[in-house]
Amino acid sequence: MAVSADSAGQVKRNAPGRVRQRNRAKILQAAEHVFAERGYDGATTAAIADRAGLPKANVHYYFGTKSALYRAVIDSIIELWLEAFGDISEDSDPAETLGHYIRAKLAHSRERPLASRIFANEIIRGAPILSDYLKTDLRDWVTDKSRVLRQWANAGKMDPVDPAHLFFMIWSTTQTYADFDVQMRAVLGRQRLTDEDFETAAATITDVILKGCGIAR
Amino acid sequence: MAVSADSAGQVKRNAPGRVRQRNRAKILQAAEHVFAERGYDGATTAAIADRAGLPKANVHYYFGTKSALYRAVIDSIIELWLEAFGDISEDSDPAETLGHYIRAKLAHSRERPLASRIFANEIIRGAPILSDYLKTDLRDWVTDKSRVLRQWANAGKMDPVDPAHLFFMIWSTTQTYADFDVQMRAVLGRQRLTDEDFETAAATITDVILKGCGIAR
DNA sequence: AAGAAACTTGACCAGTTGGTCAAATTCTAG
DNA sequence: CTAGAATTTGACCAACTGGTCAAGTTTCTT
Repeated sequence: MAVSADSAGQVKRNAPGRVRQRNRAKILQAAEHVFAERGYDGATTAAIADRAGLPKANVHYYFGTKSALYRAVIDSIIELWLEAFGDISEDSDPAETLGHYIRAKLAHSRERPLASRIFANEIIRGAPILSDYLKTDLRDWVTDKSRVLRQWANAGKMDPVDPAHLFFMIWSTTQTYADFDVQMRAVLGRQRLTDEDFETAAATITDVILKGCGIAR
Repeated sequence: MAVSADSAGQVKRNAPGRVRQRNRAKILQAAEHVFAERGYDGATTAAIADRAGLPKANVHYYFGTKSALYRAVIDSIIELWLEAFGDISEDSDPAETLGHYIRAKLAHSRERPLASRIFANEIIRGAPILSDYLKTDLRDWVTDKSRVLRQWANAGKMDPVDPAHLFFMIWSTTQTYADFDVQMRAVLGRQRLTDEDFETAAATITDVILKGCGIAR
């Protein structure tokens, strides 16, 4: 995508393609909202267009079909996902590394709950779009990091916990704060989850998992 | 619901109402499948009728509207949920009680994945139907059991872990095996999760959480 | 047995949905 | 400035959806 930008990364007022870029961005953002709130089938292109402040025909002009738009949204989410994965290498300190990873995942749930919900919906639906990604990139990542965890265990830095299932634990405990937000709010009696709630969550998850894996801090 | 049944609980061949009972059951089962696979908006009454082997008009004859049918499905799921909650009282042994609770939840994810997925979908959608249940029954349950966990902590039987967030951990780590089944299968490279997979999952979750809470076994 | 109640079902309908299109307008490059 | 490309948009459409209905069939009650 050829986009003109000045040194500060701002899009130039009169750069060619700026309309395209702005409208695509507006639509993608609107689509993220609507897909997250209503699911793929529940989302209508009309609702997305409304939220983007554009006529429906415009949405189709930029993305063709609803399914293509959904794909574009999913793609941008996966890009985020991969960034957030961060580094876990054998040289680093287990407590610090895993602690950091857990907090990063939780922060992501808080900052991008829509992305998390769309991802969750996609997986529950059987991952029609993401199944390739799961079987390749994600699987490789887990295989890779599992090696590190096993080395830590061999070095006596942690218990020999099954690495894949441990990652499942970390993913689920952190994602649940985005996907099941309503449930947590209902149980905790909150209108919105507060800073303290997230701090308690982070502390609880980190403490339990690190101690549970026999990782000294 | 007045249903005639013999001493073994079997519905009598010629008991009045047996047609109604059988068809309602067929439709509910079909609806559970379709709602779990496609979500509320994605599910069509025609698809549900097809799966139940009945004409669409028949579905409407028994349940009126799609939304009423959805409600009926949700109700039957919540009934299950409440049963599965089991007993957690201060006299019981923490390790045994929590261990049992975790295994029961995981078994439920394995045996009734459709129910779990419908529940997840409902919560992600903002719990339009279940929000009352979350704010009353579920919240009360957590409040009640939190007292027990605090007593265990005071008695030195476990660390003073935040009870609500601990329950969130247990729920998410066990439910993820139903809701995110595709993801686990992709990562583990399985066509289906095996007995061993579930045993490893149960062991990992139980070990990490119990040890992480400082519960001796 | 026979009338009443419950059930079955194909045909039908109005509203919604994703998607198209052509005419009008705005940009952009030379 | 101007021709061609890109964008905008209201009107439109075929397919599908949840839901209805009336006429027939089966089951139940007495």
